Amino acid sequence: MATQRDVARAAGVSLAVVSAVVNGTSHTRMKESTRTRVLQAMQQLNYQPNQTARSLRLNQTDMIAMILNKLDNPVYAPLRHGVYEAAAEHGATVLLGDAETMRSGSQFLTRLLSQGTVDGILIRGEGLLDDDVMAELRDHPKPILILEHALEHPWIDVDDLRAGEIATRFLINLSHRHIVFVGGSGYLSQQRYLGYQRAMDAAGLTPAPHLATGFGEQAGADGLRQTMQAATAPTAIVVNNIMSAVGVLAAAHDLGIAIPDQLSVVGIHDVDLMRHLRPAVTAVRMPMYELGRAGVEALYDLIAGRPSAGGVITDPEPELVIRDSATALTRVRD
Amino acid sequence: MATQRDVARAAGVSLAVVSAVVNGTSHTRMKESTRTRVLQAMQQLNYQPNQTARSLRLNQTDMIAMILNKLDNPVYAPLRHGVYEAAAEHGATVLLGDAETMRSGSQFLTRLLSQGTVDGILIRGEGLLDDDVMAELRDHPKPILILEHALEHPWIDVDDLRAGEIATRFLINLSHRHIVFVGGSGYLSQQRYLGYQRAMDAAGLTPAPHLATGFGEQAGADGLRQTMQAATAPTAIVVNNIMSAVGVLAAAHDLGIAIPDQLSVVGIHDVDLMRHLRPAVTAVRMPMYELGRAGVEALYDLIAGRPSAGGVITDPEPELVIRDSATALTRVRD
DNA sequence: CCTTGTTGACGTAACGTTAATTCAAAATAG
DNA sequence: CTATTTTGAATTAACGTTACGTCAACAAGG
Repeated sequence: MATQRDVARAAGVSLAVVSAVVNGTSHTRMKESTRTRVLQAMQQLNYQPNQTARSLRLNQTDMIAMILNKLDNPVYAPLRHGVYEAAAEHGATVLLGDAETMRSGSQFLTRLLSQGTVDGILIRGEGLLDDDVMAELRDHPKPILILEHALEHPWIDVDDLRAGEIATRFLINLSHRHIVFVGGSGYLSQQRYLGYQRAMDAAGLTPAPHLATGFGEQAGADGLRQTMQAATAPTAIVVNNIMSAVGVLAAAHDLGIAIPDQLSVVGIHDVDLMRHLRPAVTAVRMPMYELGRAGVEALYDLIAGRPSAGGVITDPEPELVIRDSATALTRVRD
Repeated sequence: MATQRDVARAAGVSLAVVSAVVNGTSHTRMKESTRTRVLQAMQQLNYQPNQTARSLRLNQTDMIAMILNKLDNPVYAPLRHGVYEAAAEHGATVLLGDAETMRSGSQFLTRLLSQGTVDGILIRGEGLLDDDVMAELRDHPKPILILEHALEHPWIDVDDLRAGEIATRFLINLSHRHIVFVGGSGYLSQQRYLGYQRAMDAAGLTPAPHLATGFGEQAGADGLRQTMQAATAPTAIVVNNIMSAVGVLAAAHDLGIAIPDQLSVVGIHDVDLMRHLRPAVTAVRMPMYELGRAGVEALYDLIAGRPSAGGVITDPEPELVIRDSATALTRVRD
């Protein structure tokens, strides 16, 4: 392929001029006529800049990495969109990695650790990145931003506590008194549970212990089964993770529990799929798209050495999306 | 950060030796003692190779791009896994792009088109990449492999026709006579419909016209509603795309149609979610993981200038995953 | 003893860019 | 008409690697 040297030769100018035309540099000035001559030569030779040479020279790759603990989780789709969009606005491309492929010594990690791969790193891992990996990343020369609560790095996250509170308060307002919180594990889920607790306390209700059955569909099914074995069955549940709601629906169906008539369900996080389930699932939408955008902005602040905004995003707030899986309690059961 | 030069200075050797140690080059030989001395210096200085400089020198980035028309589609999850895994085995990292962000002039495309970004490109677009973009990609210096049927590029794909046939034959074997094919659009869906046709013909049944309502949940719901408006309602349907099955289930629920008792449903493609729906959806699993791996291998054949395997993957075959959404027809309805 | 081969390393020219420096010619000022 | 500034461009030194070519020192073979 043609290089700047070829273009320079074809246009009868020096390398410097071609570079100036490509980058619009003001330092090297030129007549408009030479500029168009260079432009023509570029077109004729189908010149494409060499990104690698550029990166080497500038010590900047215009690429950022985003590592997710579970790329497949549909909850991350809007996060990814936000990140891709904001990155593009910064002229950058996103290198997407799954935490699963980030074991110590893995291809992806080795790549990240080497110099000149990315300008910065975004991580959302829910603690899935083991200490070895974090230690290796610690003395990475480029900035790292964590998209969840973190101790040793700059971080930014959505308001999980608030989400738990919103979901719970909604159920309380529907006259439910016996509400349980099901699913999840780790800091993030604890926050949501804390929000649940807070709402329960505020209403003078006693919160049930956290049934931390984990993530995914099965976790929801397991959680519901455990819950229903208790002496007094709840009339409503807050599901820690939206995908677990699918499992809750399935288990309820298998146990012959009618939703929402016998049991109201509210999930935290929202995905398009929930609209299409029967019953359609009421959920608390988290501003994941906004988190993605804010994350990229904060990362570029770090890259530029500017002070970077961090902490919990309180605006926009988590937003209740009311569908059919939760209904007002008419008949008190205990 | 430390460079090879720093390491060389620290170890009291030349640059060439350090490079040889890093790459295990045989041309430049050295005593074991100097090798370990260099290794120690590398460790002490926390030397990390500069990927950019390496890429420039070798004209090879150890990175491949994969462009999907809808990154969010869970059907692509195993494809992505296959690609990531096989790429890692080739020492490469994957740059994931969504066809949505691949409009002409977009950040991602510009990046791809410039030299020295990737060693090769994998595309699965279902025709979503417009002609402009394809034209721009056409004279890309690096190999491009299409992960579906293509005319102007090397391609490789799963056996969609066979999948349609398998789904339909299964329903026929369950004594269904009145079977319709719903959803999809484009070449790929036509192939599946063709398989449906073939199975119907083989059984002496008359195939219904293709209700090409598109992809996604809504497409399934729309398809079912249209189908049910017909004079003689079918007893079974083949759903072109698995996510549309979710919509079919929802619409059936809304219309008061019991699945599988009144209507049997088989979807093409399989995702984990289907196990967790009620009824759990019977589906034809496509070897997407294998397609991902095969795609990467074929791409690396192209990169190496070797002859590359292409065409339809017939081994493994699409595989029927029997769950609860299809059942034998006991009572003939028309 | 000289020749040839082997070991262990060093020097250096690229790869394609960018940006600082330099410089001739033209334009303007005095 | 000379002195100074501005314009328009050319030269060149990096950026960090890799791989080719070279070469001294030493060993082995005749």
